[in-house]
Amino acid sequence: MSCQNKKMFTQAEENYLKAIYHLETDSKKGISTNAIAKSLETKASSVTDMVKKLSDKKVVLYKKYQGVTLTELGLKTAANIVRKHRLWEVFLVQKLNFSWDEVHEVAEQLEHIKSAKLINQLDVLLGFPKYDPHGDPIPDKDGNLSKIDKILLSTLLKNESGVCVGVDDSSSEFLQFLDKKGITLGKQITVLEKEDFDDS
Amino acid sequence: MSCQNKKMFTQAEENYLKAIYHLETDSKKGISTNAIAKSLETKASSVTDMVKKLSDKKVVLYKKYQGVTLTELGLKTAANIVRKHRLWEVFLVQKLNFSWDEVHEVAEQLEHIKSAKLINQLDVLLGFPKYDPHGDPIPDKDGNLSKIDKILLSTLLKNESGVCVGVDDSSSEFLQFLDKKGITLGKQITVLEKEDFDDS
DNA sequence: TTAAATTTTTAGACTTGTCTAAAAATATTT
DNA sequence: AAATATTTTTAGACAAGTCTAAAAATTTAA
Repeated sequence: MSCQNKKMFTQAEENYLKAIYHLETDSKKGISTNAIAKSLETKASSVTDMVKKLSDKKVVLYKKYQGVTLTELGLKTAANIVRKHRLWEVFLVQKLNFSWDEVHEVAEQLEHIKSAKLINQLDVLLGFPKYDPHGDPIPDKDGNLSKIDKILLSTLLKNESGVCVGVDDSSSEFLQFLDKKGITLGKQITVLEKEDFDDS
Repeated sequence: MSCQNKKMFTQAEENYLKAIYHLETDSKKGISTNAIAKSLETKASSVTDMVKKLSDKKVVLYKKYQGVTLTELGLKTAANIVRKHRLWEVFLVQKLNFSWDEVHEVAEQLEHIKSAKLINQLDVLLGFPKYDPHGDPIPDKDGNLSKIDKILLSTLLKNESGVCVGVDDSSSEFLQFLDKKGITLGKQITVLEKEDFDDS
């Protein structure tokens, strides 16, 4: 009824696609079985099995011992999962009072919910956000990322200011530290004085 | 990390608990294998297998050939799933512009998301609703249902008025009919004139 | 109260996704 | 370039959840 044309993937398949997607964006080379296994905390043999399935479904290119690359279809599919993950993160922070360090685990579940209308309307409700609470860009429906460049807060000089779109270090401690300082997303920040030990 | 004490259930287990819960509320006797199979569109043999697992987990009482009943724990667990289902339905209608007849399929997925904070905050966001978009009561955190009685719109006399809390017939056609008439939940309704053929 | 019909359970098989252990391929070192 | 180390794949096993087909229990009917 709801899925004649659009291919459906299991949660496991979606998790593999997402992992490969993330590995591809910061490597650009073919992704190794081991790299995927490490990022998913699974065994290399499991990755080999799954990668064959994904290859059958035309979302990755795979040659034995050669690693994998996402196909055009795989890239769009993965970007869509990331889109959902990040939109849900924004929702949790903006609408449900979650803090930056609490959203990931729940978004990992919510990203697998299947409903185009759900995610489109969520986008509307949230005002079409371009970044998630960690400052990572939210892919649009076609998988394209906003290209506005981010700069590091620590590179800002004293009394310079900018808009906070995200953070690199997403450890709980750091996020809570920022919270205490009142630094939230989209907020205009002015550097008053630098803390010595780490240029913060 | 997030689950030391609280027992966790698979989606399949949750679906069985929910089915048994619904069957119990309109039968009150021990629920038969076949009844569960019918309501879940599965085979009786599958039900037998699962019911044994649920019995091991202390959420149902089960004696061979005797049917099942929810235990206290099972009842609470099931009510909690129903609570989540119905809160999500309210969310979809109130915040994401879904119509009454579109929410069920998506809520079936969302009800399995695991996060106490998520559901508590959702409750806050929605203003602690007592009924879902179909007028079914939303169990509270302990599984108790609101006892305010509902009356049928067709029993209201001309020019009497009341608050619409739900509908009995949840077929798409009927829901869309009500939509066209501008009848929505929580809305004050006054009966202006009765349509003859069905007292609507 | 036997016989027939129905319901429920068992037994065995299949799928998905995982694992371990061992074999095969690739990469690194000397 | 041969030996060693690493990575990847294969082979076989397991758990969850489902199915079919057949056996056992219960219910209904005559």
